[in-house]
Amino acid sequence: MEILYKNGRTLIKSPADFDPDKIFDCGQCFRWEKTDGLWRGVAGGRVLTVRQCGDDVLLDCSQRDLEEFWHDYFDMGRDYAAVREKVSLGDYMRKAAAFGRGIRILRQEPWEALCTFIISQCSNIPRIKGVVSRLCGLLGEEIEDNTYSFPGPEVIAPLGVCELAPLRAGYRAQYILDAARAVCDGSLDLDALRSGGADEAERALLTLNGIGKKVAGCVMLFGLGKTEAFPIDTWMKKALKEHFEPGFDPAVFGENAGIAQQYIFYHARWGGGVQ
DNA sequence: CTCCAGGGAGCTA
DNA sequence: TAGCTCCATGGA
Repeated sequence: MEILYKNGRTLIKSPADFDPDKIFDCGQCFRWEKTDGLWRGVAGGRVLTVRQCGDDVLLDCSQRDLEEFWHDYFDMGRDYAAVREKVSLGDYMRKAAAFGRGIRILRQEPWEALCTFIISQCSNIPRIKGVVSRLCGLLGEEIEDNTYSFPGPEVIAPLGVCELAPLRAGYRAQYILDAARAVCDGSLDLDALRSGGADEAERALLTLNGIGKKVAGCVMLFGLGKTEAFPIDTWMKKALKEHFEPGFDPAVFGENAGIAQQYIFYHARWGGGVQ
């Protein structure tokens, strides 16, 4: 990936695997918004804008910011062309990987991934974004005009469900509180889970009230860097039934199972000419 | 009005 | 294990 720096900005030259529309709109994150062709988002308490310029991608961050934070966030150390090749097992996977070319798995903060995917359960993207936006506006810190950081678990843990009512998160409010308290009292050590094994991470996440295999899988994949995680939701069930043998084991994708999952999801969600 | 949405828990058989 | 039902909210 060829990267140039000038005037405090970062230019990625003709990347084959960095498509902002796909990265931010493939359902893995809920805090990036596009206005007038410009993606704007918050991560790690920082604001970034991302723009597609012809074949290039322009980030409004310095070389220092990129190397300190965004390089890791965008998983820029991974060769996605090689991943696409490896997961292209059979005609369907080759098609799905080609269709999803440009997707990258964002390495989001563990707590934010945990919290947002609790909110995501049995909901839809616009509504999830609404709840998350209200959560940040209510409890986050204002880092720029009308732009808020994601509130840490220590801010949420002392509250009660009534104080989360403005989020209109429904029955998920209690799950958020339980998770925040587990992180704060040390019974759930997200940093340890990030550096530990996938099985151990899943076991720990499943002990939380309101967290099942699907949400745990998303937290592992999007927040804990476990690219072997393969979360299965309704779209994935549909795709698996349609394009794979019964009893298919995603473990054949190995450490790339999560990325394969994202290609499948993206194709199932947007590839069939549906909406 | 009904139905369902990137689920999960608890119950039943 | 598989199949229900309810959970709170909002959009179609």
